[in-house]
Amino acid sequence: MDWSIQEIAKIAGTTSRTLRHYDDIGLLKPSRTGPSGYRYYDGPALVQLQRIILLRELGLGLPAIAEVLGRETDTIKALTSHLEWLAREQDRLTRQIASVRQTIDTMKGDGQYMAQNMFDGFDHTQYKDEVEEHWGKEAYAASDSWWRGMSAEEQQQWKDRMQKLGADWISAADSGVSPASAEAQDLARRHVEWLRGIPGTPSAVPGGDVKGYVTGLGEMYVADPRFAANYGGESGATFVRDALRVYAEKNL
Amino acid sequence: MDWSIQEIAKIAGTTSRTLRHYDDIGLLKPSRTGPSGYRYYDGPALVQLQRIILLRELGLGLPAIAEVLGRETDTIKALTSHLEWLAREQDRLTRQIASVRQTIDTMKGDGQYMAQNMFDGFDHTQYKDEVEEHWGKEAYAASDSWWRGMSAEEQQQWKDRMQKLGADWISAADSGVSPASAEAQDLARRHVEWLRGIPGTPSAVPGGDVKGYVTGLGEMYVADPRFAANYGGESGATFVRDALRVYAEKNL
DNA sequence: ATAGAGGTTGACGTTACGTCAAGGTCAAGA
DNA sequence: TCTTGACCTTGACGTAACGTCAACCTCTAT
Repeated sequence: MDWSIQEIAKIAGTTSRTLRHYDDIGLLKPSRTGPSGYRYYDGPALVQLQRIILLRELGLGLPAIAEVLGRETDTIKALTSHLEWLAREQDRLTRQIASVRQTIDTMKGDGQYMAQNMFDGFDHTQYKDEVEEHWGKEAYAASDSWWRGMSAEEQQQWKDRMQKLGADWISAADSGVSPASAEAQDLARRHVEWLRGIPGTPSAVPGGDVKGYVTGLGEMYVADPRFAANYGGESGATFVRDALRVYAEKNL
Repeated sequence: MDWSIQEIAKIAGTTSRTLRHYDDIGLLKPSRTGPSGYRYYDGPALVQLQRIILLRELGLGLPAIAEVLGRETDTIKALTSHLEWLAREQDRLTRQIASVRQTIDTMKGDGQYMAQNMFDGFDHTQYKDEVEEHWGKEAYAASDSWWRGMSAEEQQQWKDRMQKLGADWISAADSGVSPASAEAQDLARRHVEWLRGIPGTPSAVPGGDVKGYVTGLGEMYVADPRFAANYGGESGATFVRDALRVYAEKNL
């Protein structure tokens, strides 16, 4: 007694296409094949199929299932390592959700965001990976220990200075002057001086590529809304970038 | 002043292949193309690229990013709906992790598992979706309200009865008798009677396909380790299935 | 015999690129 | 000027697990 492909598909709650796929990759062969090529499945095949479906619902990949079915791997081992993978995925998702929320808040113009961040718009712990990737691990470690080494008051002073600079940039951009104007260039000078105060960055080490660093940073201000928010949005960030570029070409 | 494909790739922290891909799908065209077909990118292109990369890191798909860049969709809207998707994914992962943990515990032979479960090896709330899919929504609703309607004592009695049945099956299987033997057939009779006590199942309604239900259930016992655990593992479950099949053929 | 349900083997589509492969192009030194 | 090595180009396949036609054959009941 056996069933046609659609019959077991219904019994097991799957589709005939899936059965053919499993046949193609050798995961589950029909117990019998008719002279016309029709596939037929019997009881033991149904059991295997249900086992496969159960493991699939748990998220295991077909190769892993094949190993389990082939007795090459213990089911418990397979599920345990799968569980680790799931946990990592969950962790990644959680981080990503936090990042997306942050970005949305920033773009909504949440005023608190700026006050809560430092290190040129970034909270180190939040954006550790990002900072490391862009400026190197040493840069992150250096600026991190520098930041932690400051007292709360010093940190507050630093934040205030940053806010002041941001506010001045915004008003300069709003006033309609050119990025090459004396006012803007003075702000650029202040900005670079300020950057020199952050250890680990090229602007703080002798012989560092200050020019490249500053212009690159300008591009980043424009591209990343989280930075741009510190300078009044994209238009403001564009102004800052242009002013920095002019300044870097002339003086660095 | 512009950069070659590898240069911006490095600046932005991506690969030239990615750049070509973005060109192919029209997401980011080079600002200039040399007579030899070489791609060159300028400042604005770099800004766009960095924006793309930022959104990609947040998990947005390329079509969604294209919409945002094409001003067809608000970035905040795109991120908000993306956030919903992320939340659903996280939820799914959480459920899957719980299922995998359960399965592992069961297969490790955790004795508590059986005692904590009911409804023929299933905890309804845990396996709501599974039960609904296999036996229908009405079946779940009916048995759920039936179970909730019982007092704690009645629930305990039910569990005890189930445990007794499971234990008897295991000892019968261990004794080496045939599934068609009188002992096994008597257990099968008890099993079916017991099933008739669960409302909403085909075995409880007049005219229900009791035979199909019972044999199908037998297959499930073998295929699903969470069920099989109630009958001493796969070999025990196989014995139960065979006995039930014989019984169903003869009497249902 | 015939219709209609059901089965078979391709083969493309999906996501965002990684990874060859085969063959032009560019910049710099001999 | 020629050569060489680094860099660029356009295909095209692979990835996970099937969904979805398309073109054509088979089974079953009337």
